[in-house]
Amino acid sequence: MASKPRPRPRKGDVAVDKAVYDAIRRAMLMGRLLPGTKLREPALSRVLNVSRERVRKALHRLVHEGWLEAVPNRGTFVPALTIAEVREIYDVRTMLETAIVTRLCMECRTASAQRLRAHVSEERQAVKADDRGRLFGLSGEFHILLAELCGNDQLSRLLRGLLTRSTMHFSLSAPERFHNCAGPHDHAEIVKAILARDAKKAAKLMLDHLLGLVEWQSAWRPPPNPVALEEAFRGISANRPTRG
Amino acid sequence: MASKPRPRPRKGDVAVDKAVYDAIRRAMLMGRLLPGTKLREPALSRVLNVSRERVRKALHRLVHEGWLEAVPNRGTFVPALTIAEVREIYDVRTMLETAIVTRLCMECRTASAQRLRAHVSEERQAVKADDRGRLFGLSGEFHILLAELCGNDQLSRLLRGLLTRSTMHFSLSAPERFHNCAGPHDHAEIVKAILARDAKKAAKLMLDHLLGLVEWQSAWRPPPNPVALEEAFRGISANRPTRG
DNA sequence: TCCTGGAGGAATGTGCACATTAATTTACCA
DNA sequence: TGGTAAATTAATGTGCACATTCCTCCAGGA
Repeated sequence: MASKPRPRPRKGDVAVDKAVYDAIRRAMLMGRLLPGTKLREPALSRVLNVSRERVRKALHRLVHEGWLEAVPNRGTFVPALTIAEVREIYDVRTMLETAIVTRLCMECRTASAQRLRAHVSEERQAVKADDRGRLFGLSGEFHILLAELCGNDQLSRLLRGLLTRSTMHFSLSAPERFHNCAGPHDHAEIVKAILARDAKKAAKLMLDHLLGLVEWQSAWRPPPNPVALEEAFRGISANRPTRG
Repeated sequence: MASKPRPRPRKGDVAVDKAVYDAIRRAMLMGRLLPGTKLREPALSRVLNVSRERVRKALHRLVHEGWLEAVPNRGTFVPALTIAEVREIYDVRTMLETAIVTRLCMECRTASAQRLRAHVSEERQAVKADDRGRLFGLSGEFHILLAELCGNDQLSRLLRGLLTRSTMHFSLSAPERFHNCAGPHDHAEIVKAILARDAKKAAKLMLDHLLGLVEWQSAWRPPPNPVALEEAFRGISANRPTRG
């Protein structure tokens, strides 16, 4: 689809920026960059094969979005979120997401019900197939889906940011441990409560679900081993297969 | 010390950046920049007497924070939020702030009660003195105060962003109209409910308060008159008396 | 008179070179 | 031998110049 209907054929600028941004983000999500790692601009420029200014711009954006931390005249680092900060983020998520499920109980259309059922079904299939990577992605998208069903773009964007930040510090090298999470079961229960229009039960289930997640994450502590940037970005390129 | 007024800045880098950022933000808050205004980098560089790169950095930061909108290869503009977007932002605020007052009813310490009473008292004094500028600031700070009393930094920062974005599009040239707002009275009622530990009433009062605000704002429409940048930044300098 | 196409100019975006700052190593002295 | 200070090196930050893109204005034709 979309062979090349773009009116501006000579514009790979913003695409390159996004590619660099995505490359660094992917490295973090894949657990290649552990907390405390320093992201040197020349090294990234060399590894990703782009100019240093592009790297700088991507780093600044990532810093602003909370993925990285910058110290003036010192450099940019992968943040080491404390347990307290993770709890705070989950606390905000609890406020928003209990309100979300409550609202969905009030005004749940048939199309929304369809999408919720489909998502639960997908998660169930992923569990059966023991596809942990897919299950990891689906578990996050479930919370995004709930926000999107409210039809509020601001809410969706806000929750998306909270979700990435709350799962970042542990999702890094933990995907392989994801098999024991009670996520899919909890999600199915929440959907059942929403479809039954039981607002109180849905809110309580969401509260317990998030409390369980934060407790589980708090118990896990990332190893403090530094990693060389060249190895961290092995197989990750900014000039990835051209895709809009 | 750096007491060199020469056009060759030596060491106040981050301070200069913040000054430029604050200057643009102040111009917006003062209503000098109406929605749709284009912020040209050369003009800002000349008016604020700083290099264009500094202006670019400040603009990028303001864009990331939602104060401005950027169109690639086109420029940076003061956003014209639609009524629907304002309603969405207030919807998210409702979710968060009803949860906030509910929580404050649960765990309200004496120190918190003290600060709440003091704030209400300040607002009352501002009303008596007919100090609309001060009242405008206090009205916003009330909601920030509630978030801060929860002791959650993430929550405070998030709500601060939502508040600036929700009040931006109208606060610009409307401070002089602020006399008829029911804000102070609503705030006092909310505080009374919190101190009485009446969670349901506090949440309901907050809900009605925010609904009233969004209705009041939706009825008002900013005039679409463009303004010259030189006039907008009259009296606003980036080399302000150094103060963090 | 209105529409269209092209040329001129201004604004945005980017690479590059240099200044400044922090970290590391080395040399010197107690 | 250990500690301190200076020097070297590498990384960050910034100003500058140029390339690219977009807007505007004007001329020509239907």
